[in-house]
Amino acid sequence: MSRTVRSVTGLIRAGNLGPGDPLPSETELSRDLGVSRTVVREAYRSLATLHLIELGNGRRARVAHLDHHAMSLMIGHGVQTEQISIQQVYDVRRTIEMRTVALAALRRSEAEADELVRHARAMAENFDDPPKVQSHDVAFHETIATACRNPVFALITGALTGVMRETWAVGWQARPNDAERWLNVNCHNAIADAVKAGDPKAASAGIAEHYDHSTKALVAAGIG
Amino acid sequence: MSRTVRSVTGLIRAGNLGPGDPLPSETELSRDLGVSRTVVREAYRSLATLHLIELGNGRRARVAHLDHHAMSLMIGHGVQTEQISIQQVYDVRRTIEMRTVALAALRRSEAEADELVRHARAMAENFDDPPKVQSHDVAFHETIATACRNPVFALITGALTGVMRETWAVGWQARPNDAERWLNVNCHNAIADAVKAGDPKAASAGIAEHYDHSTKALVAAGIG
DNA sequence: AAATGGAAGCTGTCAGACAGGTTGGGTGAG
DNA sequence: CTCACCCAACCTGTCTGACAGCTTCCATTT
Repeated sequence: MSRTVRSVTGLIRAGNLGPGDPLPSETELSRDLGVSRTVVREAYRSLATLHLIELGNGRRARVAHLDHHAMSLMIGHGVQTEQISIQQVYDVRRTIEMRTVALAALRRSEAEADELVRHARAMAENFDDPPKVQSHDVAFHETIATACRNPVFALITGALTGVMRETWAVGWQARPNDAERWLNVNCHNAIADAVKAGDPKAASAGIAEHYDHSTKALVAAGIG
Repeated sequence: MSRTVRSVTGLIRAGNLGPGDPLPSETELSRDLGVSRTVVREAYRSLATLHLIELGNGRRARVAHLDHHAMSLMIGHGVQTEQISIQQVYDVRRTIEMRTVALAALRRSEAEADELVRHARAMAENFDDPPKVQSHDVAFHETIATACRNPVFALITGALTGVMRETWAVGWQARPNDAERWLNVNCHNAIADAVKAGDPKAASAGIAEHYDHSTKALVAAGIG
C-alpha cells in the first residue's frame, strides 16, 4: 500500500475524524506531503474505492460511512476467478445469519419486526412473480442484518448478497416443484414470527433450515 | 465506482482470467477505452488497493490472489471512526470461529493438527513472554482459518485480526491474575486437542469458552 | 430579509515528459 | 552447440502545466 494512503489514514486517525468530516484538498495535501497532485489523487481514489472517504466533483473529500460495496467487489472477484465457490459463500452466510437472526430477535425494534413480517408476507403474495419474491427476500435479510445492531455483520452480509443475487433465480427454478418453493417462503414466515416473538433459538433454527433447503437446491442445480 | 474500474473487472470476467494472468498495459488500455493514461492509472491503483490486481514498477499488471489487507483497512477505519466497537468485532470473530474450528476438526490435514498443537504448547512454554504468546496465539487462529478450507472465512478472520492485535496486550494484562491467563492458554490446548481428535463439537465449545473469557477480560479493561 | 449573481476554489481529465525497473532476444565466449 | 551476459524496447511511477465543469459562499440586489 502506498505511503500516501497511509498518510491519509494517519490524518484521519490523528485528527480523530468521523464520517462527514472534511479532508485537505488535493493541492493542499500534495504541498504538505511534498509530492505531486497526481500521487495524492491516486491515493484519494484508492481510499474512495474502499469507501473510506467520499469524493465528488468540485467537492471536498470527506470521511465516509462504512459501506459494503468494496467488499462486495472483492468477493465477486474471488468467485469470478474461481478462488471462492458459491457453496462456500452460502456456508458463510448461513453461519453469520444464524447469529444475526438470534441477535435480531433480542434487539430488533417493533418497526423492524413488522417490516420482517411484511416482507415474508409479500413473498407469499407475489409467489408467481419471481423477481418480486427475490427483492423481498433480499430486503428481508437486509432487515435482519440491520436489526442485529452489529455493523460488521451487516457489512459482511451485504457483501455476500451481491454474488448470491446472481444465483437466486437459478436456485428458485432448480427446486423440483412449487411445494419446495412454498417451503422456502414459509421458512421466511417462520423466521419473521420468531423474531417478532423475541425467540432467538427458533429464529436461528429457522435460518438453518432455510439455508439447508437453499443449499440443496443449488446442489441440485449443479452449482458448486 | 468509476466506469473504467468496471471495464477492467469486465475484462477479467470476459477473459475468464485467473490469479497471475496479465492485464493490458496502461497505454494499451487507455487507447482501447478512449481515455487518458491518468484515468487508467487511477483505476488500476484502485483495483490494486482492493488487491484484485497486482502492480509493480516496470511490471505488467496481473490478476491477484485474494488478500485480506484491503478488508483489514476497512475494518480498521470503522473502528477508528467509531462506527464499530471492539466488542462487535469480537462477536463476529466468535461466531465465525465457532464454525471454522468445527470445519477444521473435520477437514484439517495431519500437519495442520500438529501445527495447532505446537502453537498451543508454545504459548504455555513462553508464558512469561507476552509478545511471544501473542504471536503464537495469532498463528494458532490463522491455522484454523486455513484448515477450514473456506477462503471467505479465512479472509474475514484475517481482516479482523488486525484490529484485535491492537487490543491483545490490553486483554492479557487486564486479566486479574496468572490463573486467568493460564485459563486462556489451556483453552487453546483443549481446542487443539479437539481438532486433532476430529471432534467438531468439542472444538466449537472450546472456541466459545475462549471468546467468553476474552470478552470478559476486555470488559474488565473498559474496552467497549 | 430573501433571492440572485458571481468569484474563488476544487475536482476530473488530458497531454507530454523523464527516470528507473523489467523483460526478452540477440550476441559473444566457452 | 550451449550458456551466460548485455542491451534495447517496453512498462510503470512521478511530475508539470493546463483547462472544463461543478460547488460553495459571500456580496449585491430586490
